[in-house]
Amino acid sequence: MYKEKIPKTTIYRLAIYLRTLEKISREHRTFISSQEMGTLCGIDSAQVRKDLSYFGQFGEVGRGYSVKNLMDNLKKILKLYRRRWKVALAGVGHLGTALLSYRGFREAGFEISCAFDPDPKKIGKAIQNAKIYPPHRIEEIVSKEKIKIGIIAVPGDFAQDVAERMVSAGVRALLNFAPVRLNLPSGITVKNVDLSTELISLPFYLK
Amino acid sequence: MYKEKIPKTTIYRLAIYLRTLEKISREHRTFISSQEMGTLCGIDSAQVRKDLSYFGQFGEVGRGYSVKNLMDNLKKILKLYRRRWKVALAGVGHLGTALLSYRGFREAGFEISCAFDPDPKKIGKAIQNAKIYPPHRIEEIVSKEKIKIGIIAVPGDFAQDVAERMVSAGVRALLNFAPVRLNLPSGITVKNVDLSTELISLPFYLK
DNA sequence: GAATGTGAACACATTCACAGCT
DNA sequence: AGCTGTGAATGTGTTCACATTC
Repeated sequence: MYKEKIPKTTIYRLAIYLRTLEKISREHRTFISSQEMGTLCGIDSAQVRKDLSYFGQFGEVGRGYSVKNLMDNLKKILKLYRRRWKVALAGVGHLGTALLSYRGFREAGFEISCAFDPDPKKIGKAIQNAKIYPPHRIEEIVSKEKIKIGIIAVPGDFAQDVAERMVSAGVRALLNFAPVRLNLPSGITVKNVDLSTELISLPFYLK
Repeated sequence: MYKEKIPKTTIYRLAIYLRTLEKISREHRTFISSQEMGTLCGIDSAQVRKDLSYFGQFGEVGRGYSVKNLMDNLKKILKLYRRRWKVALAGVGHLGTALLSYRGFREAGFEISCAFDPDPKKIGKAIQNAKIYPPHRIEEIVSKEKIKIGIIAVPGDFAQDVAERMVSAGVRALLNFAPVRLNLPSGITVKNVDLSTELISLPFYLK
């Protein structure tokens, strides 16, 4: 797709730049230098320029980057330009509920449009825009709604099963909060967000 | 502290190995090879050996690693051996509540022992073992309880302020869920867990 | 003068491959 | 025979430094 190989870390940083640009834009600024972007994001300015250079030449020499122009370009690169993504959520426990009401997702162009949980008290209800279904309907609903992105927020023991069913229904990318390694066909993108592992590694750095 | 420089990624993986060992141990297995550990964790077996070799020689040639022995050693390295860490939580919204009831933390040896939130309906209550206080008492409680680890689960606008107050009260390491860069003195360890950024980067990999 | 874009140099992390031990 | 521990080789990502453009 692109000439050079793109570091995974670059993609992650593009999302950070986009958020910073949105903030800058609300302050009615029209230009920003790689220098300033770097300071705001806690990233080296050469890294900012290098990241952007993988995808094209968006800057104006001597002036920096047009805020509006760069925002549009980043949205295009990240496949967020004038489109919203529907997302399926598995697990409406504490974490799942937190994710359902998380503003950041909506603002970034994502909408959790359906959720799955075995609890009869939850099934049939709706939180935000998401109607809650029993897990056995994952295949049916996900494929009907043509959902490509899933979030796993179920206990570890159920994660593999739920993930497989989402994938068989057409999901191609997963955000996984369960503390297990998902074993899925290559071609499926999995991002693990492992809350305890992150916390566990903190004491090592103390003192 | 250690002769060689330890990759940050290694520390993160040690926490994964520890979790796998706990599972293995529940199955009453006594030895595990780097090979099998690798398969279970989705990590190359040479990587497993290299990670462990930074800290000593824990294996038995021809046999692999004693599950119990390696668990103890990893706990010592990660500063989790026969001790529990008290943690302060800022923000008892949906996410904060999810974190308070998250089993993984307890099991790993962490205990959220106090929480802070401005909502008068929440102040004075307790969730799990955490009593909820108003934010202006952060300095008082955190220093009295000698807490070294904090979790930030407040909206972005308040994160910097809350983080500074925790740090001034003695906190040395932070797990930050707010989508902002925290500006703190060097020596303070910050791990950012940015939920929307993780989700935002998924569509890039689709198709 | 100010800031981009980018090869080249560097730093960091992973994987190979095998000597050496049990 | 099986598996660790590790130097060497490779791969990946970051930073430098500067020619170039406005």
